[in-house]
Amino acid sequence: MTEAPVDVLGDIAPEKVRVRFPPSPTGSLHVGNVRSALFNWAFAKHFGGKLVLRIEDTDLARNTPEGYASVIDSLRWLGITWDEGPEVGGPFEPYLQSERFDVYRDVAHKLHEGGYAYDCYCSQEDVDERRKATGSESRATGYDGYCRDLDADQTAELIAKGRLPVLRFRMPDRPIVFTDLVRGEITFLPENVSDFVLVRANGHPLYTLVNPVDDALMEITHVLRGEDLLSSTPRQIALYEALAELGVGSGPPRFGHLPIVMGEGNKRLSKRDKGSGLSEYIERGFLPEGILNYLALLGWGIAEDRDVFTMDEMAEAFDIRRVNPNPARFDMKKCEAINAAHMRALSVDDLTERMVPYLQRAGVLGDEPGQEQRALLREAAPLVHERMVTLGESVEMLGFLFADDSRFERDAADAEKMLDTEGRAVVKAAHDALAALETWDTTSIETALRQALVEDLGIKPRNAFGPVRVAVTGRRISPPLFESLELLGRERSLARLQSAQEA
RNA sequence: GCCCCCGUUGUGUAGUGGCCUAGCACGCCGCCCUCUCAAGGCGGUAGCGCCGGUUCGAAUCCGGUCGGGGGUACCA
Repeated sequence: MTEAPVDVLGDIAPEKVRVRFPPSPTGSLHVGNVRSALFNWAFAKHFGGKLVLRIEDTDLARNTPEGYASVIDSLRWLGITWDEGPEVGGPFEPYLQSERFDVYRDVAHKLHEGGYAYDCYCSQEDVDERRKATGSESRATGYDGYCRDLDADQTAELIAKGRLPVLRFRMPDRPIVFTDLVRGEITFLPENVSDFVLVRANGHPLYTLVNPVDDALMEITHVLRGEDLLSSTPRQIALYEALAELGVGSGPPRFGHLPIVMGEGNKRLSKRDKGSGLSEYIERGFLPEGILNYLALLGWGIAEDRDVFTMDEMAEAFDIRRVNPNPARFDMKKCEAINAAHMRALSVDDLTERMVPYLQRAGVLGDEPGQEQRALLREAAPLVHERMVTLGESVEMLGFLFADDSRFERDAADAEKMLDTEGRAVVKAAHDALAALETWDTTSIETALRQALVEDLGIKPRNAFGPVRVAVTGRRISPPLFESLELLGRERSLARLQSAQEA
């Protein structure tokens, strides 16, 4: 990647920077969308500019009511805030495209009047047939310009056939060259960019019209989006220019095309792939700062020797020119590692609060945990703090502490393995040693157990504490044993050591 | 097919002609610590797609080639 010093701002004052995130509400956010939202957010924040949220819901057939709520909720969960848009308003309302059809109708009319666009009566079949007839099917795809200069008679004839026209943009006959903020100079030759449809025959405006029009009207200065939109950029630039000549907006914004996010292997992470939807990460208990940090790493880095950082640090350091143009593969392992690092960075109080909803959903805690339960959780939190990759893991780690005795269950496989005859004997010895204890705290518990099992019975620590662990926590993997016993309390601990012998 | 983008270990990246016997992180392997699992410490594995050129010298510049990705809609 060579880069002549690309001018990111030009004569735009930093605080005048305006970027946008324009999701279409067709479902829940995809990690690719999130990454795109994040980079726009960081870009705006870096310069002290504005991030506009605009909902692209012109395709009525594909919108879902949940889609909208999901976009808003997801962004809020992530902590990606927008300065203008739905819910917060702004000077360019409305920010839902479905409420802006009159704007588009007006602009489409101007484009038509000004000769920048024309009525096209061709059906898809017409276009295909003509392409075949030309023989050279390897030549430019797309529209051949048949209706560009229809005379009155031809038009009348087509109308007589019952054809309804679409509005098609007239591409200028010259190369479109622009400097991509991520990739440098890119050139498209006119023979490779054909005229395209702006408005459907039924009068509905398309993304091709609506997206640039709103960017122009909303005074967007920089468009940072996925690489999948790269090849539509020349068409949009031509449109922006036509719009500017009509007094709509002031010409094309600057573009930066972010590498797409790929899944395993060599295919784009698509909506169907597991691991592609943000909701999966929320359910598993990823931290917003963790998933965001990881996504930032897909194409960008804060420093050579550092990859864990906060979003504020990212905004501070973000430079679109330092974004790597290579497509990046999503690596769940690394994502988990980054999230775990953020988990460890949480304060114990913060961690405690964040675990609550996950414990509630799993039924470990009730809807309204009492003081006692909250206090217990707060005390247990340090024990599991650095053992968890996601908040969701708190359920398995801490379930035993909150289960009342009637609901306490041991993992069948673990119990079978550790609570055999020998294991039960160890548990009995542990029970007896602890039952005799006067003081119930971690140190006393540890001393007593080591004496009874390791010293007296001569069992290796590893083998001695295994059965006790399963007896008390129900699993072979648990928080530290002695601390767990203290938190569980004398009565419940002894009861479990008792019941384990009967199992 | 055509257009556009991209090409450093398994993954994400650092690297802008000599500091590179290619650095960092995740992963993986081993060791240490250790009541399990983690965390932490130490060590290891593995890479400049290929071919030509320019140059005293190339991961870095140029050309070609191969490979991958995206786009080719009256979806967004």
